[in-house]
Amino acid sequence: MADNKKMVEAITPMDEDFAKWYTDVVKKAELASYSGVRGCMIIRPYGTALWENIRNDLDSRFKKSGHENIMLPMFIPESLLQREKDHVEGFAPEVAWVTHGGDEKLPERLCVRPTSETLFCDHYHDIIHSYRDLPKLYNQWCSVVRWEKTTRPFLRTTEFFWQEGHTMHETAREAMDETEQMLGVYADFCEQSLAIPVLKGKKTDKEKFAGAESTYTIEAMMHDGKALQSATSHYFGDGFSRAFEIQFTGRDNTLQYPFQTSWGMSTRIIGAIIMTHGDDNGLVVPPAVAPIQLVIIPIAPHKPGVTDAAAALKERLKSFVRVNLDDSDNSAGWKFAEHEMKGVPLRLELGPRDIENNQCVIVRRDNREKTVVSLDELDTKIPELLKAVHDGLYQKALKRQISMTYSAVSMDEIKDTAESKPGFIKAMWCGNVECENELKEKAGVTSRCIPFEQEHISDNCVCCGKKAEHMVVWGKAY
RNA sequence: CGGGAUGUGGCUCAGUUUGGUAGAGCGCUUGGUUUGGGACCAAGAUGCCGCAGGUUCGAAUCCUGUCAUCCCGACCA
Repeated sequence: MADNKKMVEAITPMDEDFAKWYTDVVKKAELASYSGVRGCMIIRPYGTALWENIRNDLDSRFKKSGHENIMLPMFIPESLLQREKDHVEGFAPEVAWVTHGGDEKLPERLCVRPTSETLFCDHYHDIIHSYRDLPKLYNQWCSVVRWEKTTRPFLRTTEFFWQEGHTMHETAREAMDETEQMLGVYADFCEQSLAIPVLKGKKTDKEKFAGAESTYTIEAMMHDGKALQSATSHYFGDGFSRAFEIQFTGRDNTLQYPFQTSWGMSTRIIGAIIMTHGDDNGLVVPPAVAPIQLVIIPIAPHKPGVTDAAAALKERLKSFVRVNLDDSDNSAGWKFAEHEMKGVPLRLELGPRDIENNQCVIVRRDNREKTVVSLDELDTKIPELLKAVHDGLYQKALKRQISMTYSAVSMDEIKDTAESKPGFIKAMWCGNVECENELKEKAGVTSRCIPFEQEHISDNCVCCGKKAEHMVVWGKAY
């Protein structure tokens, strides 16, 4: 395409500067803009609409598995945060303390919640007394604050929006099942709704959540080969229950501590969408969560009948597809580029020639394939094409992930691979944190997860050479 | 939190070295011609030069502080 270059001048090409490409897309797709507050962004209507669709989809999956929504305070008293030792140690450096206007008499400091385990536990202490009170399957949609040193839109912001599920169970088995079930919900959501293939696995002790007994994760590979932790699900055992003295009378009339889980997915997932599906023309939004699934662009709208036909078409389509009509004064070419930057999955062009022939042209965002479709067949063709875009995105992402996954059997090999080829590296590990640290220091990679689907790469730890316990996927992460 | 860079109409930037009436392109508004890959013509509007102090007859320009953003590290969802 002759004008291809001119068309994309607004967005820095990925190969030239990936970080700049990312922020260009965030801005040009009108997802977010910076605010006057350090590290905090304004999520603009288009970004908010995307988040709402993500939220509604996830929320209905949570409800289907029996969870209820709840809303807790955004402030945590200092004493409450400190109740569980590992937890407070993990979060202390990034906690935002609230300063009260010079009131010296306040009983204690408050912080803005960095996560709500402690608040939930405080509440569970009050409401859990009998095995009949269990399980408690709660979820909260809210924002939390973590005072991070450096921030990037969606990937790491000072305040971010998320959901946090917090559940309490009678037995360890049940809590463990819940932990795994919710990881599965996230993985399904990513694959079915976001067209993002993910790797399911367990975090090493070094990488696990502060206060958790074990942390499970889904890791997705971004366009540049770096990993993005897309959601986590934690099993707490009864650690917090003991710290918060949450006890119930069991079926055998003994006092017992309940077992706990928590799990979360945040607006960071929008960063995953951008960096998994986006290209040099901008964002590509997976159809299931796209605020606009199809945009109608009238060609030569001043010609008689075109505007009316486009408006009538929109009315007809809106019962089964999220459709927008761009009837602005901009030229057709401008509109093409605009909606491509915003990642609208399908574009429908309707011009005088089409109307004459009772047809239109539909263009896929993911591969730019044009299809001439009879206006009579739109009801079946549009859903088909949306599905085709979804499948196309998923397959492309999966192929990339496979082609950028390597394996290594020695320190030299893992080091060479990490330096020369961005991506995931499968290598065996003995289970010692010393080796994990050494790999980070020497090869610059961290453990992303111990995948559920284990493979045998070699017999011995890639670092120390002792007998290996697990295959670990290593890489660079966001 | 360390190292580097940058804040000037909505956006991208010039002007700062050597203090002296606030600039350009794009965008915006109005009118007209256009529209199948970011159209064109004409007229118009838009600025306490990031913010706060200081030096000076006079500050976008010099000094001090502060806030924000970007890049590279360390820390983290």
